[in-house]
Amino acid sequence: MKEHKSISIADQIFEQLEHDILIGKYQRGEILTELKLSETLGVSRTPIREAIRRLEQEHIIEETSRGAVVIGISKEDLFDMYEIRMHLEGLAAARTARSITDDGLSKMKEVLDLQRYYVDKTDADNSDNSDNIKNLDSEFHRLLYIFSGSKAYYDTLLPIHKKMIKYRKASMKSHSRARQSLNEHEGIYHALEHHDPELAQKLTIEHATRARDSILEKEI
Amino acid sequence: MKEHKSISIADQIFEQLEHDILIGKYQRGEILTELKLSETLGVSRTPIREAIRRLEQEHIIEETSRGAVVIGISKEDLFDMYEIRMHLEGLAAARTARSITDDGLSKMKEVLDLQRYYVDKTDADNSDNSDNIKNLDSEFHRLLYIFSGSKAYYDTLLPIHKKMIKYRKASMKSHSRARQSLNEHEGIYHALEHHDPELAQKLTIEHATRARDSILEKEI
DNA sequence: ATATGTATTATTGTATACAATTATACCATG
DNA sequence: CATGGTATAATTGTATACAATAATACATAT
Repeated sequence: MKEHKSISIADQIFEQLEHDILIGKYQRGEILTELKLSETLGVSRTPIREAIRRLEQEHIIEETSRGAVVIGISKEDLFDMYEIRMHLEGLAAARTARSITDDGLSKMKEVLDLQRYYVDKTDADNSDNSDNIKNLDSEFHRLLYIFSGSKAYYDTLLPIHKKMIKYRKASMKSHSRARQSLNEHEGIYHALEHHDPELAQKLTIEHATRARDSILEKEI
Repeated sequence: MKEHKSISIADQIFEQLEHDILIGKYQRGEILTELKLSETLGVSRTPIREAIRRLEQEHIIEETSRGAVVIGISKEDLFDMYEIRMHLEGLAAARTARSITDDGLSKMKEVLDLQRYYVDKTDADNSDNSDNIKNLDSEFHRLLYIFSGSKAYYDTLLPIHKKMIKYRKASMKSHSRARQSLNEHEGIYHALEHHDPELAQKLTIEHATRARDSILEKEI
């Protein structure tokens, strides 16, 4: 599914730290020191420093003389990020509807089918598939950005989407929202399939709006 | 003017490389190897690697097994980035108009006055102040983003604005455009001063639109 | 000639040693 | 008790050595 080029330790650490910060395992204000991470993770400081530089560049940590301070994502950030998505993601979807290939469509379909599988499974046996559903949800959006064919939209939207993970995770715990989200994705997919930019745009904006409202009513 | 915390060699190298890539000194496809940079810049590989990690995170270079390949910013990217700015920057300006303080206003005024100084100087003695003007132009936008009070808008818009440098630089070589741009900035500033979100938004969108058109007609 | 295997080289990846800086604790002094 | 200064410790910053990997060149066999 992904390119396979022997992911380095530094990259692994970056992804792990990024994930842990974005899901809130490390709280805002917490200080990460290189030595401590080095001991905890069992690697030298070099790859850790490189990971930290990248996190710093993403503005989710901040360097100080006493270590790297976790910034994380606040609810105000979340609100603003939804506003931004509501203004951009529809445009990206319209582009995707124009330019997506059959190959792209089948990749998105695959993700949707899996997402459908897990949602139905939860309906059937009441098991908790929220983590899988959340990841597939992310992947759907990532593909939507990629197949827009625009590096600028991809580079702008993906980081925003990634930074929402903590809140989307919470949102997906509500299975009714998970099911609704999937339905919306399927609607967007059909618009893409019919290469209907206006519809894709409209549905995507609605999707972002509902996602925001669903989170906001939860997070008061 | 800026926080002074003994900027490290790694940071300096990052800024220099970022600048050199974004102004096109390193062309798309060019390969930067750590050893070569290390010899050229007279430092060890460690700070260079850290700079490269950050550039990689910005998606302006790409790591391969043969070195870091320069990606840079294409004209298609530029077009998309303007589209994004046209949809977001007005919203940011409206927020700034709502929340900016007198202190923030005076900081922006200072930048505008300097920009006015250089524009008038060029009018008077025909000297080339385009680099100064371009930098002040950037600083105006940076302050506009900062005083929006939104980390999300800042983090989204600033990288986009930075990545346009090569093209804005070319645009500012036309003194009539430089003068017009300044006039537009002053208009936006007055809207901020009067805490008029609607006007600030409208003028900012117009500003982005004109900037785009000015560049596009040049770059055919 | 083409393909294949192997040695060589170029390059990145990681660990470690040391330097520089900053924060902290503690003591002395008024 | 407050203040300042000095030693100590904690932490980051940089250089360097070595390991791992990937690319290249070249020779050999078919």
